[in-house]
Order: sequence, then structure tokens, then C-alpha cells
Amino acid sequence: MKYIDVIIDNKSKHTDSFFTYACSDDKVREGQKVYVPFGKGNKIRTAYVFCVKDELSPESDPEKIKSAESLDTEICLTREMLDTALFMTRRYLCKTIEAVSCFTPAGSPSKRGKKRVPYAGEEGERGAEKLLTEEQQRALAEILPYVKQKKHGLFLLHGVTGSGKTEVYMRVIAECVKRERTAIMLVPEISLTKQIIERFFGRFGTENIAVLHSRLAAGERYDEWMRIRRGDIKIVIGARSAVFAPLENIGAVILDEEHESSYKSDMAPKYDTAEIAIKRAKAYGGIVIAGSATPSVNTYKRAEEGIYHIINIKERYNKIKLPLVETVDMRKELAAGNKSVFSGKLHREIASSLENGRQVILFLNRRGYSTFISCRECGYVMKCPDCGISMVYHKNENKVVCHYCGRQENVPALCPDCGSRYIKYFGMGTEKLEEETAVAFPNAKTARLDLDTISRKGSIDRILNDFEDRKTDILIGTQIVAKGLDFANVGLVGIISADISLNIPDFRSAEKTFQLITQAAGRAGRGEERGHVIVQTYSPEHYAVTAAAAHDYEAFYRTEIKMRKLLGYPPYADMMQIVVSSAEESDAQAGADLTEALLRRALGDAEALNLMGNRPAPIGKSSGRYRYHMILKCPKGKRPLYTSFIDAVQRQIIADKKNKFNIYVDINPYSFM
DNA sequence: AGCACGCCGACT
DNA sequence: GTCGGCGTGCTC
Repeated sequence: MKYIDVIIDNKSKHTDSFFTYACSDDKVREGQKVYVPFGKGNKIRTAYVFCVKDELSPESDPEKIKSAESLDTEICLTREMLDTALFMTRRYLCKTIEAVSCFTPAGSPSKRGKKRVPYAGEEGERGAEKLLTEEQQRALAEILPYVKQKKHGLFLLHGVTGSGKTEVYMRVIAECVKRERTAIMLVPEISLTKQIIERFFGRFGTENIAVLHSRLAAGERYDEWMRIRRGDIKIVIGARSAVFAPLENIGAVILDEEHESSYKSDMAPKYDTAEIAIKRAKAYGGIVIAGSATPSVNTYKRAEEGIYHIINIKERYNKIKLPLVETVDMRKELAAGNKSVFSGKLHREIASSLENGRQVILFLNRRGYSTFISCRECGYVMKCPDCGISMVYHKNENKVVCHYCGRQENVPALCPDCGSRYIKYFGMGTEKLEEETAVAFPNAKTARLDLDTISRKGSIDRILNDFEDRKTDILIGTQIVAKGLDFANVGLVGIISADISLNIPDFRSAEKTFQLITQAAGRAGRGEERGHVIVQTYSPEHYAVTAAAAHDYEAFYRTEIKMRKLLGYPPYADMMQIVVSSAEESDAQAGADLTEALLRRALGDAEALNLMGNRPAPIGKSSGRYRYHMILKCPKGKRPLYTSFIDAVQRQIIADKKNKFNIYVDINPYSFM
């Protein structure tokens, strides 16, 4: 007879703790999926074993102990997976079962006996190993000894677009496979990664790779999980959830485009993929490689501190020159009487590109509906005096609002800076841009690529194929067009407005702008001819714009890190968003007030100064529930302390069943809406 | 979260 | 009398 401590698979916050069962089957192991009777009705529920004991611990009451019903002999997690799940529970303040569920396959075995290989017949250059550039060789010389010696290490591969980072990843993975170790290749968005996947299939063979993507049916997912767990598969490719692949002896985890926001989960558990990757790799003496042309400020800071080894790749393949990036000052355009979306320069360049038979990409990053208040005369942008963040125009109330602290102001009739009456709110989306493009270039064929046009299944491939086949001349799109697309015939990239991302109400706005300009610019001139990029902006002197135009990451980083330090933003702090929601507005507000009071008491007078907000969240109502939020700025190094306070408050609130509101925490959310 | 228990009002 | 409303409390 064994005794097992299990976590029950149900959604309740009230049962998020260990329960002890007797188990007559001696084959039971830690990590095993089991079925146990639970609650008054003894309904059979799924559970996961965290601990197997021979004796009942003295504090548990033998009278109360029930017996486990049966074992699931198929599914058993490893100790490392359990430990990583527990790490997540502490770090992200999620329920243990939520963390465990990341590691377990949903569903049951696929009914269809044979699994179809999704990319069959699309094998690339089989086995073709490209010759390495000097810089790639140096990168590998630094990384491979870690793999060979089974030594844990973190690497930041900082290389411009087209510098051959993927070849470095593949060589590292080949070394892992050679040593009977495994590897995880993470990409931000699997649907935009066909080229990388095909190269991997070509190099390693389809039978050795599992590609995990959201299109997999539950049964297929289960089958893939089993294939990986059995050890049949050594290489896993996928988006962020692939970091939980049931591999053992992990030699390397690679995060390609590490700066991408999709590596932060926005659903519970709200984990940071890089942190999971590091935790898991470390357990096996494996390495983590974060690769990007525009590393996140957080990661670069950690590289400066020596936590990551930084490896630079400065040269592009075949020494293709980086594109020429020119900035157009839109204030001068207005002064010259041009009110169109196209500056004179961009208009001329588009016309001449089309004449020469070359294609054009127009990029407009219109995220959500955010608009901003700006003076067309002097470039002044209305910012919250408390938060230093751009304020957003709310049409309903006709007010200007800071989405960070909730501060409201009236719409100014005149520019507070220069007194001009040309102060206006702006809003231009890709749809309108497409219309205006059609008017300006009536002979050109245009296509639009954004969330609205790709929602239909397969339409993304059609749009991209048409562009590839030169059936369209001008491709207009949001961030999607800036990411990883590779068209040899694109000579010109126009960034319609760098100001949109610059003025979003977020402390990362400069970072996002630098990344977007750099990534979009990387789409130009991937063939033989040098590409040309035109950036239109009302803030041509902003450091994010000038640094991106000069292809100078260091210059951007130095300015940005100073600002972050000054304002106490990440990486000098963790931003903890606490959201209270309820079906009734009054309950949500009362809940937020109670949460705030409890938190202030737990934090003490000094630390409570870092608790800001407690007001309706910018998105004040979502799926019928009213939302309030507050933000706790946690200074570097105090994260365990602060999370323990929040955890205690959360438990206290949950314990009182009279409370009619929900509370959740998102640590370093990507968006504070 | 479920689910059962239990203490009140409405109805055959 | 008894059927069922949902407030309360517990789950190894």
C-alpha cells in the first residue's frame, strides 16, 4: 500500500492544495495521472501525483483517507515537470493545476490510426548545410562547448535580419541530437514560420521533428505528446506552449525573435516563456539561446549584467547591405500644404518603384483603436504628467485619458506648447490607407494583410502567394507584414506613421517603435539590390526613430535604459497588475477597495507607495463583468516578497466566501488594458 | 467549482 | 404533510 499526495483537476480556487489518497497499486509513480473519488458524491476526478509515500504522514487523519480508483498508465510527468509547475505556481501566482495542465495533453488518443504528416512533400534542401560565415563560426565556437560539456548557459544571439541565425540554431540542435539530447525550437507565431520549419525538415527529416501548432486537433495533440514523451522525437518546434513539451535531457531551448510579445502568456497561467525555458534547460544542464535583431531591453540588460553571453552577428549573408532608411518629417509636409497620408517623398518613391517593376510594402501599425492628441505644428504629444505616457482621446466622454493612472482632462483647443490650433486627434487604419493608396496609384494592384483580412482560413497564404507571384504590387499591412516575410522583389518599404506605436500608452512604446521600424525595414531589399525604407513621422528626432534609421541598436538601448531607470520601469521593476472583476459594478468597486486596503496593510507604509491606481480598468467591462485594477510596481529584487504579499491577500479574499468578486494577478503583462 | 445538507415558504 | 428554493460549508 502506498500513499499519494495529489492535485485535483478541477477549476476551483478552494481545492488548490494537496490531497492524500491511499493507493493499492504499487506501480504508482510521482507525476502519474490518476483517478480519484472526490467530494461528497465521490465523483471520479482526474488528479496528478506529486509525492508517493510508504507511510501516512502523522498530521493526516486516517479516517478521512480515501483510496485512489485507478492509474492512467499512459500519462506520467517527470519530476522536472512537476518542479517547474510548482515554480510557476509561486512565480505567477496561478493555481497548481493550471501550471500542471500546461504539461499534460488535453483529450485522448486520436481515433484515426495513422497520423498524417502536415508538411509532407514540402521538404527543403535535404541535408544541405550552408557554409558558415566567420561570425557564425565564432558564435558556434562560443556556444557548442556548453552543449558538449553539458553545461547550463544563456546566450543572446544579436543578429540583424538575414544574418543567418537559423543556421546557428540548426548547428546547435544537430550537436544536441548527436549527443542523444533533445531540443526545443520556439517561434513567435507558427503560421508565419513555414520557411524555418521546412528548413528543419530538410535538415533533420520530418520523422524526427514534432511541430506543435494550434491547428492540431485534440487527438493529434495527444498522439504527438505521447510520441515526444516516449522519446521517439528529439526536436520540437512550436509557439510558446511548446516550451512545455514532455522532453527529457533537454540540450537546448531556442527562442527565436525573443522580443516578441507572444512569448508572454495572456491567459492563466500568465507565464513568461523565457523563464520557463531557463528553468527547464537548467535542470538538464542545457542551454537557452535567445535570438533577435532587436533584443528586448530586459534581455539586453541581463546580457550587460553577464547573465546572458552576448554574441553579435553584424553582417548579412552574402554581405547584402542593410537598407537605406530615410525619415520624412511630416510637420514639414503639413507646412508645405500636403495633407495626404503620403509624403511627397514616399509618393515619388512608390511611383518609381512601380515603374521599375518592383513591389512595395506599406506598413501601418494600427493596434486597436488607440488614437492620440498631437500638435501638427510643433509635434507636441499630450502626455500624462504623472506617468509620462501618451494620453488617449475618448470620443464618448470627449475627454483625454491616461490609461495608466486614469487621469482625465479636457480636450485642449490650442496646443499647450506652442498655442497652435492645429492640435488634433489622429486615427488612421490600414483599411483607409488601402483606399487612399488606390486613389493615389490607380494602376497598382493592392492587397491588405491584417487581422481583418486573414481571419478567413487560408486567406493569408493566398494574399502572400499573390504577392510572391507579383499579382499584387503594393502590400498594405499591420505588424504581420513586418515579421519574417521574405520577398526578393520588394525594393521599398513605407512606414506610414511611426508615431502610432510611439504614442501608445505604454512604457515600452519607444522599444516597440524601434523594433517595428527595424523589423519592417528588414523586409526591404532581400534580393540583390539594396532596399529602401521611408519612415514618416511627426517626431523625426525621437531616439527610437533616429536609432532605427541608423541601424544602431546600442544607441537606442543606451537612451532607453536611462529612461527606464529614471522612471523605475522594467527591467528595474516588475509591473504587477491586480484585476478585480464582478458581475455587479458595486461589487467590483468594493472588491477593489478591499483588495487595496488589504494590500496596503500587507505591504506597510513604505512599500505601499508603489501601489498605484485602483480605478476602473481601461477596458472597464469585459464579458459582462466589471473590471477594476491597480498596479504594483515591484522594485528589482523584491519580487518574492511582493508576490508573497499578494498571495496572502488573495488567499484571505478567497477564504471569505461572502466576497462576490474575482481577483487575478498578471506579472509584467504585455498590455495593461 | 460542485455537491449535499438543511431550514423555510407554497402547494396538492 | 412534502416538494423544492438556494444560503452555507466542505472536499483527502
